[in-house]
Amino acid sequence: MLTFSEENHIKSIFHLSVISEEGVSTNSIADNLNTKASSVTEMLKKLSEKRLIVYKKYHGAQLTELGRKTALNIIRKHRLWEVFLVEKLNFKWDEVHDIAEQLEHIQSEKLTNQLDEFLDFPTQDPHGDPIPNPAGFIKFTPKLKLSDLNIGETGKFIGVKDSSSTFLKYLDKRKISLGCNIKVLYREDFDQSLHIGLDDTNLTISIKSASNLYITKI
Amino acid sequence: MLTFSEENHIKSIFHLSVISEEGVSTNSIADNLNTKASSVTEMLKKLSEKRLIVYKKYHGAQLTELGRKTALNIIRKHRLWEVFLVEKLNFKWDEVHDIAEQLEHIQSEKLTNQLDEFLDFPTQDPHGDPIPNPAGFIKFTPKLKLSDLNIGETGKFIGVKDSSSTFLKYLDKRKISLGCNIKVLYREDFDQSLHIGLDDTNLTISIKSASNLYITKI
DNA sequence: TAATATTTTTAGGTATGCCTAAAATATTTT
DNA sequence: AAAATATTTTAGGCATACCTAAAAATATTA
Repeated sequence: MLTFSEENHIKSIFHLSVISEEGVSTNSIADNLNTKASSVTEMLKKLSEKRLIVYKKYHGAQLTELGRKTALNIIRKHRLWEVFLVEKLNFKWDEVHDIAEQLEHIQSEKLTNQLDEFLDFPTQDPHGDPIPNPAGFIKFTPKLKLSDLNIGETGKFIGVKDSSSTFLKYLDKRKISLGCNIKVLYREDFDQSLHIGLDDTNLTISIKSASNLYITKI
Repeated sequence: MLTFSEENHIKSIFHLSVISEEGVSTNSIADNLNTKASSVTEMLKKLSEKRLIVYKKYHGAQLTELGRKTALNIIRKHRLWEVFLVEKLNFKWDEVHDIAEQLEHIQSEKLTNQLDEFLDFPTQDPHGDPIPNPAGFIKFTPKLKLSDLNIGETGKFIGVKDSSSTFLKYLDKRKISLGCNIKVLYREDFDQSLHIGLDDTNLTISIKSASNLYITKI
């Protein structure tokens, strides 16, 4: 049985491991969890004793197989709850994160698996991230950007890479909202800008914007 | 924002208040929460500072209006989640309590209300206890026992008063299981024993057993 | 490689929420 | 009403999980 804080550290190390294959640094974990390096050091010692990480002083942390399984179980719960919130309780994609952060710590294997079944075994969360299976297997599929689509293909808008408010306002003004379907109509040779079709309107967006939009193919 | 422990104390005081109108004693709270009197005393001081209870040394605690609202909100969440677990995730009545104890602490008013709507605004939890509304109003309906039914009436079995394993085995042997419908066919004048009809069989049970079974009228 | 800068750890402190044992207060019994 | 008993509070400790500031180790740069 792990505490909330232990679970959060494990999860953080997992996410940061994806970026670098090296040990995850104390400072990066501290930044990620909005805490201080000294607090992280203490926690790393504890997680190491519990065989969840391999920790060498001054050289960061790496998850053990047990740690990795633990992380994936938490992520599985997080993402299943996100699907539940969006699909069953009509939440918007951008409202679910804080609630899922709480729900991911609920302890009951049966609950997780029944929820999975109730949701019809989803493979992705509302942001397009893959959901690990009960055994901790996860299928990493590179996130598809709108700019990756070929002419004529259609994608469902599931997330943004850069979530600065200027960009979100840009989307808002153009009525590009989460979940909407976007068809790539034409690519301008000159500057790679895309002509796209939304529900009822057509518009043009720059390559910079297009590579900021995560989508799933339809 | 209250901690888990604060919320549990508030809930405990609420439940114990139903029994006595007096201040709730330190020891009874300690027993209820499987903790020690000295720990409760500390907590009572804190809850008092937060204006959730009125606390006079050596004379127990009483909820303020704010405390009562807080308690009812927690109970509302607990019971809604129980309905969810039983009706949507196919849990049995006796499996849901521990999970609901965790879920009742999730903080999101919107989540609670959306869940309420998703469940079609249930008025009772799977044990027949009333669910408070968002404003903290609760309709106390005395729990109906099988022995309260008149001849010809049918009730749905929703809980037991005495949950000793001898009684549960007694029910098991007679195939009286939670959720089943029981029709009162005849009451023996001599010893008040009841002839009842289950799904496909009829049988006789004593008045003692009948007053141990909670039901809702159908 | 020596000096400087950065990162990480250690040392020591705080708040929460639990504990045991002793002291204080309340209640019951004689 | 005094003595005995039960309850509650206080006092002092412990573990967790945070913190700041100083020391130690590592990395960078001149």
